[in-house]
Amino acid sequence: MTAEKIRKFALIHFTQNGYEGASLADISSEVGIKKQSIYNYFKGKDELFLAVFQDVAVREMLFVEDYLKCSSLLTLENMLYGFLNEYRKRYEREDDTKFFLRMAFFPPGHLRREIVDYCNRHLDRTVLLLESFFESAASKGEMHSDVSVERASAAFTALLDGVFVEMLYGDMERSLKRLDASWYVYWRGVKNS
Amino acid sequence: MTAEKIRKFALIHFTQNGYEGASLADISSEVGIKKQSIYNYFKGKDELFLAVFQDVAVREMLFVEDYLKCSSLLTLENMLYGFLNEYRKRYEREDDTKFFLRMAFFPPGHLRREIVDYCNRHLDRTVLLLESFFESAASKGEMHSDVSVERASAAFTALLDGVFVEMLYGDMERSLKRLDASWYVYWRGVKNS
DNA sequence: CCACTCCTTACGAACGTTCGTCAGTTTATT
DNA sequence: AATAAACTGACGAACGTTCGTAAGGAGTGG
Repeated sequence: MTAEKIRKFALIHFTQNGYEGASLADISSEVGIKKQSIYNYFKGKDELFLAVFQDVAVREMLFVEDYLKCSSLLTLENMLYGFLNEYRKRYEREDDTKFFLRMAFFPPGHLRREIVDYCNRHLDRTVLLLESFFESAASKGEMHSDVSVERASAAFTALLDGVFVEMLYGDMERSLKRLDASWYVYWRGVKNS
Repeated sequence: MTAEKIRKFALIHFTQNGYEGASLADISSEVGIKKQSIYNYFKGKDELFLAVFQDVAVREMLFVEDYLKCSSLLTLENMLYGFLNEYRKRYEREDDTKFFLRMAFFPPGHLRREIVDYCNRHLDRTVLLLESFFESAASKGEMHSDVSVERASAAFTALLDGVFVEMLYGDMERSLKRLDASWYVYWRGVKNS
């Protein structure tokens, strides 16, 4: 119970202030305990951080897998556009994605390799899942034959990252506008006819 | 001279470790002085940071303005693609863009408002400059009439951010692949005929 | 029902280290 | 001699971490 609360507030503080900027004192005071008590549940700051990171990474992957599972019957157009919007909603609802992006882009120096490796595997798996959808959509003639599967999926993940980035700024109006524009142009470039 | 060296190494450390993660001791030791000597040139860490931020922001805007000035005669296609590639090269060459992105996305808490305001003005100005190019390109029939100027420029800036993000990961091979794919799909969606 | 032990969980106090910062002094340059 | 720039030394504050201990609950034996 307490361990869960620690994880929860640690996520918030790591997301907001980064690894170095988040202090165990701040985290524990939100939980309602002293910083020393954290050591009853975690060996130190690093272990707490990595536990939070692990949690987030698992949930992040689960979200992708669940969405793709539920949307396997949709057309490519509806599936991709839905994916963008579901991810956007999730981004607004949870700190997970923001945390994950922050640590993927700017990991704490002494945990860099560990985190980068994990993120690369995460990214590879996501691309793999997506590409199989593009593959089957291409065979159904939903994509223009001038656009290869690799290009379409690579451009889509880049689009997704671009949307994330815009949301990091926090300006919701602008990010919605960009999502709309990006998707409009993207689909014009990919669709058949 | 010394002040310039301090700025230079401060930029490197702030870029690599963030505001909280970069210590005056580390910065000064690279310069070859003690950390207290920094106070001969800057009132404190905040002033040093803001000076570096200011430098970077100015250079960043200058780069955009210069490129657009030199490329005003090109076709939209060549201008935009060149812009992507020049920015990518600059990103590899300098720490400026990486620093700017890091601080725009995750500013130190107590300087947040100042930085966010500055970045918003920066972004507004960039979009303004770009839109005038799209405007004139549209009137020359270089863009498809189904794609509005706002959409095309919003999608392009999102594309640019997506490329930046990919470069933050550091995997150059993957980011080149994504740049190619993003641009290919984007231009298919925007071009006339 | 009581007394005893065991285990968990929280805390106060303190650790050593690093942080940014200030004051005073020496060195070097003009 | 004067001025700027580097130094030494020290400061309080905050950091993550460790230690010993006290409070409370669970389970056991008398």
